[in-house]
Amino acid sequence: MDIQEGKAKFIESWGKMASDWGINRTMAQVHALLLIAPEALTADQVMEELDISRGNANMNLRALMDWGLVHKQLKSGERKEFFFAEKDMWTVVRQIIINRKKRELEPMIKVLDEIAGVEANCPESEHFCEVVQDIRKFSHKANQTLDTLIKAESNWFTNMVLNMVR
Amino acid sequence: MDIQEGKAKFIESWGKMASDWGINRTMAQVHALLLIAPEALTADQVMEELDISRGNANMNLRALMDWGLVHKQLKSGERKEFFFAEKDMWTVVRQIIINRKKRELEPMIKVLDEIAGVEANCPESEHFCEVVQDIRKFSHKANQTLDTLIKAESNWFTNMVLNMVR
DNA sequence: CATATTTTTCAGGATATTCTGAAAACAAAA
DNA sequence: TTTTGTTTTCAGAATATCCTGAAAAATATG
Repeated sequence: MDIQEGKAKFIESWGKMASDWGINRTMAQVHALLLIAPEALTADQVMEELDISRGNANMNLRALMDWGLVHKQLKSGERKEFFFAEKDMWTVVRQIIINRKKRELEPMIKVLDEIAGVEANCPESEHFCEVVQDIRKFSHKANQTLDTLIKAESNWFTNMVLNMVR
Repeated sequence: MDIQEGKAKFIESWGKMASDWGINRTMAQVHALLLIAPEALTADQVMEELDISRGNANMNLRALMDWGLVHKQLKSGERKEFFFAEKDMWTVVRQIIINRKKRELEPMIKVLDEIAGVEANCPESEHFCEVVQDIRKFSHKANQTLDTLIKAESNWFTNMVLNMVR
């Protein structure tokens, strides 16, 4: 396998996986492209490589910066902006956890806390409250674990893995 | 808050969260409905409660059974099939991990393993191989961890959480 | 076997998401 | 200030995803 084929496969696969996880496919492909680029790229280079429009490139580069996965680099003497990806996998995963936790888990927990106020006064509502309480407790625990995980050292995950596997 | 409002909020919220995670919104709503139902429901009841078509209900009930989150119950003397959801949160999460791992993580790992064969003979390909190797190692570790997690007792997660938080 | 009931399928329609490209806004250089 | 180069915006087009409903298949009952 040569480098071109490898790059194409990686970008395609990264995009496929991301879209399975509810993340825009093109956004993930831009991310993949920047991950494997040895140097920071301009928006034009991204457009060129992935064959996408200027608007699309701009939108997804901004989204990636919102997620904290891509950063701008300003080169002196150059008008254009350059973009590069965070390459450390632990940092990448951590950023994703931070974002998804805030955008998805926490709103769900808020709703569960509200719902916990339903009075259990019939078989249906009793069962309802029971299930909601279980999920609520589980979610709170997961949320705390993720907080700890986020604050942990970059080798936390690796250490945990080694401890579990051995 | 009364039981009807609570149910509606829960179903809506569960569906919203799922769609953020790349899971069909209606599938998650059917799942939510069955989670809070004290008894197994028929396809007709699901159609009625969520105001969806027969085809849609059937499709999503089958998908939920594929995921191992919902099961059929056959009542003697009844022609219709009844459906109920697995209620233990640990089992629910485990089933989701099993499925997503197989459908998404493992194919990605397969591609990464293939790509690892690219020869590093120029700055670009060297950097490419380096990044791919990092992701590959990380993914293999994650995969092993998930295997261990899947085999673990139902209180593994809870125990881990407690250990981390305290 | 014939009939009644229930489940499954799937083509076409509805909806949601993503993308394009040109214009506007912005910013540096002349 | 004007010109030139760059980024951002966004309405409409393109695409992907999901849903419907009726017909076909499957299954039970008389």
